Amino acid sequence: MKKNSTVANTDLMQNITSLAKRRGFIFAGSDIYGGLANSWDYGPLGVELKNNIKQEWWRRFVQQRADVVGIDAALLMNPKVWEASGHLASFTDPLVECKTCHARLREDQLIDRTCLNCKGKDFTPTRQFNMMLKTYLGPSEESANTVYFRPETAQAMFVNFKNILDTNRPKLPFGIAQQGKAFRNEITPGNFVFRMREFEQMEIEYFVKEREWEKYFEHWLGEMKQWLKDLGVSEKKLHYVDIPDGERAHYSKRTVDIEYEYPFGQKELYGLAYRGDFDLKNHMQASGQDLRYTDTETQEKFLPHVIEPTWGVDRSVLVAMLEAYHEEDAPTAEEGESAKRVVMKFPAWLAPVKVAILPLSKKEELSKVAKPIFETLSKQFVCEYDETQSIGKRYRRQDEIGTPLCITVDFETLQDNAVTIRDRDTMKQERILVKDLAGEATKRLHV
RNA sequence: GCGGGUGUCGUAUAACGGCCAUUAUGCAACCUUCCCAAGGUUGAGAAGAGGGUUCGACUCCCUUCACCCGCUCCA
Repeated sequence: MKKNSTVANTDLMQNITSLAKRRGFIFAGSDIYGGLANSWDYGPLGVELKNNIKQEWWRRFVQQRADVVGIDAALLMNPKVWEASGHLASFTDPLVECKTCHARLREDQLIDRTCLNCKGKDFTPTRQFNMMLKTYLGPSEESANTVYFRPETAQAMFVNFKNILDTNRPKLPFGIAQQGKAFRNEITPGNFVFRMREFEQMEIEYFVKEREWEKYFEHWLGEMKQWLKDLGVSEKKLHYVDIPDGERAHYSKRTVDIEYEYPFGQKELYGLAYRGDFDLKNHMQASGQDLRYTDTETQEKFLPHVIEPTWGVDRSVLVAMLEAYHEEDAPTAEEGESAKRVVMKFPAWLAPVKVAILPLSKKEELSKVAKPIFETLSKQFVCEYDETQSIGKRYRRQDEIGTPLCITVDFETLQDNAVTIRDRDTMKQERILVKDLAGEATKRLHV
């Protein structure tokens, strides 16, 4: 089900891309050399935002859970992994293009060599599209081994399953989690950071007894919903799409796509799949290793089944930015005038900068007080110190990058040891004592 | 990869085969005890890249790169 993009939606996407560049969230990759297709670099604010997402995820799903452990595996894996997982076969599609309507079609799905789209019969020669990024391990190409960059992080969890069993003594149900880069030669990349050839994932392989899979499927669906809520994503733009029989991978009894209404259409954001014992079975067979789990009570040996929740990091950043973006009418210093205020209303935990310290002027008397405030608070929060231009301009600057709190040091501070603390969303100001600042900020930022 | 469109200071834009390439905003510095993009002065900053046509190219042509819109992609 595709939604039509409205003009406003197109504008929103442009605004986000432009703001990302202007304020240092995301830049075009290799910019000064004219770029490199579909590569994007995270700037100073973008990396904070992205790290906040990754850190919160890690805290929540690994550190705060007794039943999940983390790993960080190599990007390059033995090619046998990809043979066993099916990626080498299924990521290589024989494609042809219809010369009449330019539709791209899987050659093996053509009936009587007729275009499914326009009934044309004239096709370009068959081309093999391997989605996996190939490289060579060894000093010279000729003699070296061909290896592939991982197209997903998931296989590393299966490949390390035995190691985890042997070293961590886990009991079912338990999960292995990983965050990291993955690489795919996408046919149709694009839409900013939505689909890139190099991207970052957060995945959990959660191992359960077969008969319990539905229970834990629901559990992870609930966890993912809660996560999205905490990311600030509005429920009404989310769609939980149950993939029907026939469209699911053959080994999966249930798959839910979590889709989001992007400005360019409703498309996938996260995924949740029940993978059965497909992966472990394949790796057991291919490697010849015994990957079975031994039940602690019955001593029965069996392959656990897998629930796989998976999150896209870059898509999380994109969605967080889309949801946070607000334009408001705001009063200006001019009587009766109003101007557009751009505010990124990130949830406080997500904001790249938490507190801005703004001395009212550059006068040394003020910086003597303001600098120590910055030094104290920045031990706890990401802070910014800004003393250029008028105070109103600086508020707007902080609004545009989503800083929840601004602290203004003025000349009264020298007398009363108090400062103004200003809230991003309400623009309300309150005067509080300098010594209470750390506590007040902690309270307001819910950290 | 294919088809269509686009490419000018950080961002958004204007005009032009020939003056030092507009304008706004942002940015920097200074002045102003300045609390919601205030005012003043000053300053830095651009034709994606390469080639061709021409006395002269940002402008016309070619190549290339990138982005946007479409084509079974699921993070």
